Amino acid sequence: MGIVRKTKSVEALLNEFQNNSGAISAIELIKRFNSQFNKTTVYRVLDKLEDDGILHSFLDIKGIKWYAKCNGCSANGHLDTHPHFQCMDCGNVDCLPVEVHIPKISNREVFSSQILLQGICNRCIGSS
Amino acid sequence: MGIVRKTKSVEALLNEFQNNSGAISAIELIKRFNSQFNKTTVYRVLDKLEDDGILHSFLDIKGIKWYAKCNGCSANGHLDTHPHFQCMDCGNVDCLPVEVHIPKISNREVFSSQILLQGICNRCIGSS
DNA sequence: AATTTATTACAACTTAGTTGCAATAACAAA
DNA sequence: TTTGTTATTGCAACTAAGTTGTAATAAATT
Ligand SMILES: [Mn+2]
Ligand SMILES: [Mn+2]
Ligand SMILES: [Zn+2]
Ligand SMILES: [Zn+2]
Repeated sequence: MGIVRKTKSVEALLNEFQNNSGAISAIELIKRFNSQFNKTTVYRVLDKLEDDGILHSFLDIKGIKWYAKCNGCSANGHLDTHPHFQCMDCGNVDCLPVEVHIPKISNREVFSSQILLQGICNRCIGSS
Repeated sequence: MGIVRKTKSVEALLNEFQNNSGAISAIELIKRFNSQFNKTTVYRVLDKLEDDGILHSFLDIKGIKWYAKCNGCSANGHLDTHPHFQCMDCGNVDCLPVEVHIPKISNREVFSSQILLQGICNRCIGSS
């Protein structure tokens, strides 16, 4: 089940993603709202926002969970699949609005793909 | 540092990958060798085999660590990067010997990519 | 056989996330 | 506005995967 009541934690988390174009890790959100909400609440609200097709989640190279805004998804399903990029320098993570073509894989039926790219972001290239 | 001494745990783990074409999770290996080696030993030996370019590792959709044989890698570096496939039915994981082309990403320098595909493997398609 | 030191087992720890449950607060109905 | 229903929350306890420190052990060299 998704969000039913517009509680303070829901509004605060939605607002946080409104003011942020990139992805945010669950851990970072727990830190940010440390004084206002319990970590369990943060995890549970994020989970519901994902159910509703408002946020999507993925794991980074360390297995840490990140969330980012969806685009054109709903409770019926997450449609906008795309790769994610993590800067090895600053650690920031972004959604990449590009298509990656997956070739036909023999002997298997592929339903979804998780793609995580690593490298250096523009801001970190400058500050060498 | 990689492997220096051919100990029993090193031989047992190497042997396990010899007899297995797919990937094996660290957790599964710890279970298999539960009566013979401590889990710390398993983790440390796997780590060294990866340093030596004999095995490579990656995380699955749950953030669990998997290992598989390398092909043409060495202590100087892991060269054979490729996608991995996890069957949503049986949970088996394989290395996919295919090239996935990553398009140029603007404003970022991409160094590496982790690609995890999910779907149904051949054996599981049959048993519907 | 003696020596050196890489490797191991063990226990304790860390980190990220989950679960059960009583107290609280949305929000609809009266 | 007050009341009643129940979704949501905070808290504490727990789980799972992996890491760390260290004394004992066992490869491999002399
Ligand atoms: Mn995204
Ligand atoms: Mn592989
Ligand atoms: Zn950066
Ligand atoms: Zn299968």
